[in-house]
Amino acid sequence: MRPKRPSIKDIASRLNVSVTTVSFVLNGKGPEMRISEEVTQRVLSYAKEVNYSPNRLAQSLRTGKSNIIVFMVEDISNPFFARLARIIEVIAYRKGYKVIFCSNENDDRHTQELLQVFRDQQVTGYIIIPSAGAKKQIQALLEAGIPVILFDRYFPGLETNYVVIDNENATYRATRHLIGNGYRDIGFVTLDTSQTQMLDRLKGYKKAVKEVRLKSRVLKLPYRADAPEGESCMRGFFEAHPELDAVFFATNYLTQQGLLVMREHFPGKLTDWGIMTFDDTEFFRIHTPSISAVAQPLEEIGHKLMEIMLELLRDGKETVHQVVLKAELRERDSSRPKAPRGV
Amino acid sequence: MRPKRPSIKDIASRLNVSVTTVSFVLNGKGPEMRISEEVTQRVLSYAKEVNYSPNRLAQSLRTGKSNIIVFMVEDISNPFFARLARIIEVIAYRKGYKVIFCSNENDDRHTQELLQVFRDQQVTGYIIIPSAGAKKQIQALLEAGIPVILFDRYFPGLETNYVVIDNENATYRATRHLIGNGYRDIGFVTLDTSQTQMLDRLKGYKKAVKEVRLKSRVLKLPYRADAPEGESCMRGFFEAHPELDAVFFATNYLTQQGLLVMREHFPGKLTDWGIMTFDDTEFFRIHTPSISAVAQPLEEIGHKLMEIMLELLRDGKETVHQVVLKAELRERDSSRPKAPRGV
DNA sequence: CTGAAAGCGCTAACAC
DNA sequence: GTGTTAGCGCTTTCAG
Repeated sequence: MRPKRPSIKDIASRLNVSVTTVSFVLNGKGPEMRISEEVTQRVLSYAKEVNYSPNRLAQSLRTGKSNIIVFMVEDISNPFFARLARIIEVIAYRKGYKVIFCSNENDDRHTQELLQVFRDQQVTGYIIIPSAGAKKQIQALLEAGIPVILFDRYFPGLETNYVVIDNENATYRATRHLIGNGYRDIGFVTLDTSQTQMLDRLKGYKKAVKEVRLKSRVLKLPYRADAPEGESCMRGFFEAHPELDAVFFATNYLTQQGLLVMREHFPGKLTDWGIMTFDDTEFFRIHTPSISAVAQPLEEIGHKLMEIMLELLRDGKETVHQVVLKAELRERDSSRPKAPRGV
Repeated sequence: MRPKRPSIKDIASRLNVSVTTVSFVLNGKGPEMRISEEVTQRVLSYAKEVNYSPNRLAQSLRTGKSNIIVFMVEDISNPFFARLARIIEVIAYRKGYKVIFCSNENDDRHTQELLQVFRDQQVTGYIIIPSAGAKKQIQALLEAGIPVILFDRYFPGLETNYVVIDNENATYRATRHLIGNGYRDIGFVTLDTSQTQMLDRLKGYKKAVKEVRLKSRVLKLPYRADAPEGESCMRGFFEAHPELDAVFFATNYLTQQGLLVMREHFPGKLTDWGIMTFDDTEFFRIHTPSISAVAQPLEEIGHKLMEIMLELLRDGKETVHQVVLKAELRERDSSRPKAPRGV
């Protein structure tokens, strides 16, 4: 490593051939360019001998492509995103792409700044959970002909590739499951936002309770609330609705907050209530009681995302891929039928 | 974005100055090079007008520096690493660096391959949790004069920068805490590995139990065991040692596995036993019972890592930084004194 | 004070 | 079949 890494030029001069020849051989264009078998072999073996590996920067500078895929989520420390990141990473590396992860904190300005940075890096493709107001930036990328895939949510008016799950139906089914197990007053805790995935979840819940003529009780937490604030809101909600016998949290971190609130202020409800969460984590499986969850098919999402990305990179954007996957309901202790309370 | 981005050349020709002048001005070397105030202003304002931003690739190619920092951990989906990643990311971006995360799966070959890829990218600096046999590769980086900081563990013989915590003392104190609360038969569940951090944790445990003449009962799980295997080992261990009244898990994922095993096969022990874990997560706080944990100071580790990294990037490696931070014991329900069992 | 020019390592059109 | 050469966009030495 000390003696500076060999370049194509070094190889060429050492072998008394031109850089072109070397470049062609190394890029597998030997046959195409009808480089003699003998030269090809010499180049190849010498390259291996000196452990040649191309300078990707120079390559990228020249070709305008960096083979870097950006994976932008709200917060990489959310286990849901972290696990997905891992899946994507594995596939991408196998295909010779690198992945840069980053968190946009669901903030438009932050998204904007990050995209700016990446533009400078000639990033090859983007997989993005867009913040609410990022539509314009996404559009800019699309117009520049750069592969973009949204996931988790999308912009209804925008013709882009995306991979999402059927939030409405999944929530609907989970709510019906609660109802089927005897719960009659189901609270729904969500965020006050207009993002598609959250709206759809709310819709699914409402549809289910309406169908069986139950009351809908929704708590919309202020969107950018910090944890303590969210917790006191929930506490107020639970106190104001002593009639509740179940609660459905619309995201995994809401559930975490909610469980904490219940544990501290309403310990009895932890076992009395039906509890359902959206987005499964190891945590919910081990919790006592174990928490029933709507689980997004992480592996499938990751594979689908990369499948589309690779196709886009290969063929350019011929067709728009809009994929809606099904989520899985994982029934656990927290939603089993409880002893009747005489409702 | 459509009309190709402006380059220095474009600016120069538009303003009838040379690229050199523009480059100097844009890099803040105007004063140093005594570029006239007037030209400086013209360049600056025009650059802003066309929203100029340098092509980082070209810059990197020229300078040999990419401003990319690699953050390599065992598994980015481990919440401990994910949260740390987040902290590092924030600091790095603020300083104009990008961060590439990746997971080496604690595997030497994988580490090797990744480092190879990054070498091609002229990565500026590395923050690494090394896999057991990565000493040679780390050494190669050091010899090439590339900033490297290890964390979580280190190689005893190798003079490198690292940030770790005082594993032995932390484990010692946590074990003493259990003992102080009346537990007398404390099992220690760890991995069969020679990595420093795990050895130190074991040492701390042994020191504590020896001091008060208790028996040491250690389960070393096969290093690369998959989850089911680990679980059955633990189950066997618990069954073979009915005298245990507490258990100390040496990593967060061992704890997760352990809790699952207890929940399924020894539900009573979940509340009867004292439980202690290494590495805190949200999860342990919310679990019932809440799990006492030795918490690594994530913020501090992240800041320290970046502080050292920035210094290395600025000054080159003048001194070697070896930082040992203190961990915090978070006492929760799982380690409170239990009703006496008549030991 | 400013400009010309070399060159980072690679690709690819073009020439022989 | 193979070589020459012109850049990609930028930094920096050297000359004025």
